Amino acid sequence: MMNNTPITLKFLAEKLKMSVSTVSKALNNYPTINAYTKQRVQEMARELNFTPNKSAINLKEKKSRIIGVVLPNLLDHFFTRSIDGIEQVATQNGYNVIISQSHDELAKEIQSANMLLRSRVDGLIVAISKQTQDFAHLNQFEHMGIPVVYYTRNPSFNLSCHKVLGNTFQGCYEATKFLIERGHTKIAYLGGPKMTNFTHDRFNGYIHALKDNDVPFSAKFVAYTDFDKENTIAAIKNLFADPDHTPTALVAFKEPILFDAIKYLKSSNHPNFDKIESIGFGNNAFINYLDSPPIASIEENPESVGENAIKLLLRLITKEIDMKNHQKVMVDCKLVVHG
Amino acid sequence: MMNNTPITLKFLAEKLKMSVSTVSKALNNYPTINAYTKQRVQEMARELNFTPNKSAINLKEKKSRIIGVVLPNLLDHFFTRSIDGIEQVATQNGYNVIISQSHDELAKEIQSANMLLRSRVDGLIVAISKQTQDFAHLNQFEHMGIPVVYYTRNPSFNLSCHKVLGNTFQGCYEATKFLIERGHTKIAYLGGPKMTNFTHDRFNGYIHALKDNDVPFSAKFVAYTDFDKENTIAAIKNLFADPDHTPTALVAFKEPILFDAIKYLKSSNHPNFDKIESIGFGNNAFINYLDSPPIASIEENPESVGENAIKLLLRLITKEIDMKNHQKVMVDCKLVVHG
DNA sequence: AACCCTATTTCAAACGTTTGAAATAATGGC
DNA sequence: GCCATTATTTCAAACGTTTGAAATAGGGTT
Repeated sequence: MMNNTPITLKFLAEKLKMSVSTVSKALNNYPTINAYTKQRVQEMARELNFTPNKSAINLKEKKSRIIGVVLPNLLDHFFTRSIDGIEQVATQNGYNVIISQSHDELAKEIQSANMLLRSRVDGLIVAISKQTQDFAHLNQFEHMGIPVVYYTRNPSFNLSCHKVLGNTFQGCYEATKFLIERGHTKIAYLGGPKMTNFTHDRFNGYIHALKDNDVPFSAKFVAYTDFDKENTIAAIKNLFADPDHTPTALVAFKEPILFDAIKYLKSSNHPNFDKIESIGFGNNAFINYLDSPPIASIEENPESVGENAIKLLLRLITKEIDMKNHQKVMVDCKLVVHG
Repeated sequence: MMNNTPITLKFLAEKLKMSVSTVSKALNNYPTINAYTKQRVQEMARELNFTPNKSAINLKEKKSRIIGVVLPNLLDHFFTRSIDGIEQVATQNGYNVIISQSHDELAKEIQSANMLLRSRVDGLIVAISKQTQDFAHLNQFEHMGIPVVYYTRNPSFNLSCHKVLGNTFQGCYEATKFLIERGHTKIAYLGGPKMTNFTHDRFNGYIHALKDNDVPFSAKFVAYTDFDKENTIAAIKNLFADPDHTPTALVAFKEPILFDAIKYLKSSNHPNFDKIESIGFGNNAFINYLDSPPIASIEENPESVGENAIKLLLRLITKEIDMKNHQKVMVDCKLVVHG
C-alpha cells in the first residue's frame, strides 16, 4: 500500500510520455496547453495523488507562504482567540501559520524569531514578551525585507512600527461611563504592570470618562498590580483602606485579575460587597460559573485584532502598502453586560 | 538599512573568493576543510547575517523538519497545554510545528491535512474531530511514508494505529476510589458523548472502583451528556430524579461540564447541596474562583500527553520504530485534591 | 510545394543547498 | 627535485519546481 517512488512532475511526465514543463503548465492551467493534454495530465495527477512539493516551489518563487506568529503563550484566551482570526484569513489566502510561544521570556522569543527567519516566513506577527526591550531579533526581519506587524503588545508607543491594537482607551471609557450611568461616583481603577503600555490608554479612558461626566477623580481610587495574586490583594487592600471612602465600583485591566480581587473582597467580608459592581477586560467564558460575577465585561474582540493584523501583514507582503509607511490599526472594544 | 541582495552561499563564496562547496562545508564543519578557512567563512557568515534557506535544504534533504498538528481547537486548555509539550520537544530536536484547528469539522480537518501534506511535513500528530469517521485524508500520509500519531481523540479502539492516550480508566478509578474512601456510597457518573471513545474507559474505571470496594452499582446513577449545557442539566435532573435516593457525589467526564452541573444543582436548591462532593477531568485553573468548587480534579497531564506523542513521532521519523509496528502509549492521570 | 501563421510542446536555466568524486596544492621522504 | 602521500578545494549533479525562449507540428494560403 505504501508508495515508494515519490510522485513528482518528472514521474508524471514519464508516465504520460511528455515533458516536465508540459505537465507543469497543464497543472497550472496555462492557456498554451492543449485542452485534451490538460485533461490527461490532471486525471493522471489525481489518480496518482500528486502533491506538489512546496519546498521546491518556495525555492523557485523565493517565498514560503508561511506566516510566523510569536506570542507570549496560548493559555491566555486573548491570544488563542486572536489566532482563530489569523488562521482563518491566512488559510483563505493560501498561507500556513507557524505559531511560537515565547512564554514571556526574551531568550525564547529570540530563539523563536531566529527559527522563523530560517524558515523564511513571508511575514511576522508578534506580541512581544514582557522582557523585550531590545528589538534586534525582530528588526532583522525588516532588514531582510520581511514585514512585521506588532499586535496587542508592542514596542513603546514612540517606536514607529506597524501595529494593531485593541482600543483599550475606548473600552475603559465605556466601562467607566456605564458604571457612572448606573449611579456610581466612587469608581476604582485597578491597573496593570506600569512598564508595559498595558495600562496607559486604559487609565486615560477611565480618567476621561470621569471628567466628561463630572465625576471627581481621586488618586486613592487608583492602584496597580500585575499577574501575581498577592500583589492584586495588596492593591485591593489599598483601594479599600479608608473605611469612610470605599469604592462602590471597580474597573480592572484584566479579567482573571479582577476575579482575584472579587474573591478577596468577598472573603474579607467587606460590608457592602453585594453592592460593588465591577468590570474587567476579557469577557472570559468562565464568568458564567462565578457566584459574584462582574456586571459586565470589556470584550476585546481578539479574533478581530488577529484578523486585522494578518490583513495588514498580507497587504505589506503584496507591497500594496509600503513597509516604510507604518500603519496603526485600532480595534474597538465592546461592553458586554452580563445576566 | 535594508539589504537587497539575499545572502546566499554563492554570495559568501564570491566575497571570500572561494567555491560554494567550500563555504557550505566550512559552515557545516566538514573535517576536510582547513581550520583557518572555516574561521574566515564563519566570521563572514556571522557578519553578513547569513541564514541558510530552509526551502533549499528541505528540497535537497527531502524532508521539511516540520511537524504538523491537527486538533479540534485551541480554546480547550487540554489542547493548548498539550501543545506546550509538543513544541518543547520539537524545538529541542530542530523541528518546527504547524498547528491547524479543525474546529471539530471534518471538512476543515481534511483541508488542514491536505495543506500539511503539501508542506511535506515529516510527521503528523492528530486529535480527530468529532465528525471524523473516514480516515482517507489521514491515511494518505502513511501511504507516502509519513508517520501519524493519534493522540487523545483517536479512531475507535479497534482500528490499529499509533496512539497516545490519557489513562482515563485509571483517572476515573482513582477519583471514584477517593470518593468512596471519603465515605460516599451513592456516587453518580456523568459521562460524555457515547459515540466517541470519550467515555468508555472512564466509565469502566468508575465501575471497577465501585466493584473493588464493594459499593453497589446503580444504573440510576449513570447519565450521559455532551458539551451542551441544556443536555447537562437534563442529565443532572435525571440523576437526582428520585428524592429518596439522590447521589452524594459526582464524577464527571469533563470539568466545564461539571461546573454547569454544580451551578444547576446550586440554583435548584438541592437540600444537601453543600454535602455533595464532585470531581471532574481537567484541573482547570478557574476552579480557584468558584464558590462551590469540586473537591478534587483529575489532572490529565496534557503536556505529558503531547510530549509522549511527539517523542513517539520522532522515533517513527527516524525509523527507530517501524511505522507498521503500531504503538500505544498511556499517560497516567493524577488526582489533585483542592483546598 | 513552398511559405507563413498559429497552436502546442520542449529546452534549458534558475532557485540555494548538499555531497561524492575529481582536481589541485602542499608536504615529506629520499 | 621527483614522486607519493595527504590535505584541501572545486566540480558537477541532484532535489522538484517554474517559465521565457526556442523548437516543432499542424494547417491554411497561395
